[in-house]
Amino acid sequence: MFNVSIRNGESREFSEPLSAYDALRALLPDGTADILAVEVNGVPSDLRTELRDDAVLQPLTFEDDYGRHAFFHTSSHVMAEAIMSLWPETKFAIGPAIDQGFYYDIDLDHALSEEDLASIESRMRKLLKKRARIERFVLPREEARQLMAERAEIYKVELIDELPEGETISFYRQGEFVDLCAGPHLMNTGPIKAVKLLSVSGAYWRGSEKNKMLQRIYGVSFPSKDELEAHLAALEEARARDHNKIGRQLGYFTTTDYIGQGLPIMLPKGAKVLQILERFVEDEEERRGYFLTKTPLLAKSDLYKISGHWDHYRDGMFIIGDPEKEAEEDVFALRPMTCPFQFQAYLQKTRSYRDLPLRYNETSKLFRNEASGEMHGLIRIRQFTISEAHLITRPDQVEEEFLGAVDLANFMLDALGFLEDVTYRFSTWDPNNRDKYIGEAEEWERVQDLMKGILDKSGVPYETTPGDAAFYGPKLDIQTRNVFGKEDTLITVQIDFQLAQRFGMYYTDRDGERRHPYIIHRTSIGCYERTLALLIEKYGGAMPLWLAPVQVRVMPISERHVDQAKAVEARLRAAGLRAETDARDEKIGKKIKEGQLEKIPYVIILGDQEIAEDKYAVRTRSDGDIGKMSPEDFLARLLDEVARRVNRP
RNA sequence: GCCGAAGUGGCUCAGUGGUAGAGCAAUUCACUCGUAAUGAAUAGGUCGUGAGUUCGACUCUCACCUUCGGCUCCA
Repeated sequence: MFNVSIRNGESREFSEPLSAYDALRALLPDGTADILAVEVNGVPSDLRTELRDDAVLQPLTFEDDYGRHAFFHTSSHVMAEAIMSLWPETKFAIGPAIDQGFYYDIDLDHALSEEDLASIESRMRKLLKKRARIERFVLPREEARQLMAERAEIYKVELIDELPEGETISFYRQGEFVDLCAGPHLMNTGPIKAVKLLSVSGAYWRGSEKNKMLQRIYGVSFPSKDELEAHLAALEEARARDHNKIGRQLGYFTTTDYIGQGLPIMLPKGAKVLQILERFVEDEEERRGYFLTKTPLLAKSDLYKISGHWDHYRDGMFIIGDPEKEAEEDVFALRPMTCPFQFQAYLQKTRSYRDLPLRYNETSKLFRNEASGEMHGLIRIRQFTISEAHLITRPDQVEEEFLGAVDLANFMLDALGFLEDVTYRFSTWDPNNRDKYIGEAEEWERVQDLMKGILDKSGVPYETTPGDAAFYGPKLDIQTRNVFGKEDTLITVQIDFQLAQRFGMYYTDRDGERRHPYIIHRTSIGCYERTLALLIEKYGGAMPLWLAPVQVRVMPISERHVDQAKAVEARLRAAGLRAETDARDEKIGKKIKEGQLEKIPYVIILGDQEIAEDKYAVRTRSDGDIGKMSPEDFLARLLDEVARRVNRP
């Protein structure tokens, strides 16, 4: 006999092993319709998990990550079944659940079109009406291999062959469709009431560009049509904030074919926001004990040979000159990173332990020759500006300096209103891919342990992703998502134990010994262009007042008020506000409409009444007409809002 | 770089083999205006670029450039 209970609920004794699903059915009189998966003693599990001993169960629904995961995963199998019935020759690769839905990678010669997605979708709806049962079964390796080989599922056979010894090889079947799969899955397809296929694109088999390109179909599904529609509306709403669209519309930046891909032109509005951010960052860094450097944008290949960029980063660099003729003439490269340049500043004289930590910051232009398909608006570009710094420290200072860099990063995120939107990622090396990195394995492990210790102490909630380290050391990456849900690194803090050795950087310690310092590479606000893109997306182009390129627009009612309007503009400018006058010979309604569409934070209407009373009639972009106020009150209000860096749109 | 989609006046878009259109914007004129578009007129395009097919190409084919989504990569 063993006892099974629901957390905070019923319990019951059982004498025979049974599935978690059957136990839930016995324990829950109201039914199990919403239950998609289950936690067994705290471990998220498939509903088919067999119970033999005492267990506490917690049902999981669409509200729970793991429950939703099972729901999406089953949805991807239904999609695969629909594809198989339409194109029986399809070979299936992998079809996982993701945070926002699911996808399946398939190998099919016919290139799928939008219409094909619609027909797959309608076939899925037919299949879903059957509410098919989903069965799980386990096979020994040879039989599993044989089953998939019979069906010519070459990718599944490859997956089976690579499963480690002793791994359970499970399959799930619904109707005619059988898939190699670790689960979890729903008990049947009944709960899936609404489905939408979103896009089709290419994806390499096993994520390697050396392999065949498959077709990846993304979809999303819900327990009700209403939820699907709400989700699609939210997606559309997010896309309406796409910086690449409204950033151009609002005149932040543009591009031209003559200059080239990934090389945006920052127009006055975009350039102004970047300048505000750069000054803000440089001032804050100075306050925190940094020394500003200005180093060259290019260097001879010699420098990059020492740093390791020549061997580990050359594909990403713009090279000037012919490497074939290097014996006769110098070869230069535009810098992809600032580190080796600032190291030359350190090397300019002998350093004492008393000089450390030494903090060099620089608003750095960098150049990276991204592959042509990589560029995206201001988020991935070939020339960008980064809030870079290198903290050169003694071993006993690494922790404090690292925490200081994280604190500065969080200060910046807070100032921009991003603190709630980011996730923290501990990017470590991949010991199975040694060629990507410089240095010895023991050093990597030692520094990663050191960094993990600091991270744990910092209280930063992080996830570890192996394989994402820089070639010279592990990183803490602070990640954001754009309006398409794509993740990018905003800020990074890295510990480097390699380059000081390569560049012969030393300090003379208290005991007279020469020792290599540690180097922390870090950004404080990340890449300015990317940060601008994320600001535009977060605020829908309505920049908070302290960042707005135009803070106030003065609108004279008619031509005879223009001189007064210009006087008001001059007064605002003298107080340090970015103001302009709309002196066009247009009706006030039109000026207001255009000011609103341009998302100008404050607008002053100036006519006979205002001039007579010495008051401003004020509109805000969020609340419209807020009535008249004295010039003094208006200035005080705006200067306070700027000083406090209020982040409302 | 790879897979798929797209490129028509400054912007948003219509135009499926007979040689290009609308709205907004621009310019000029009139109106001197009170909280989201005053009216009229004018001007502006070798239809991304280059080849090819055709009597004839914005329209069909190919290559390249650029843009969008995804993959790989990455701040």
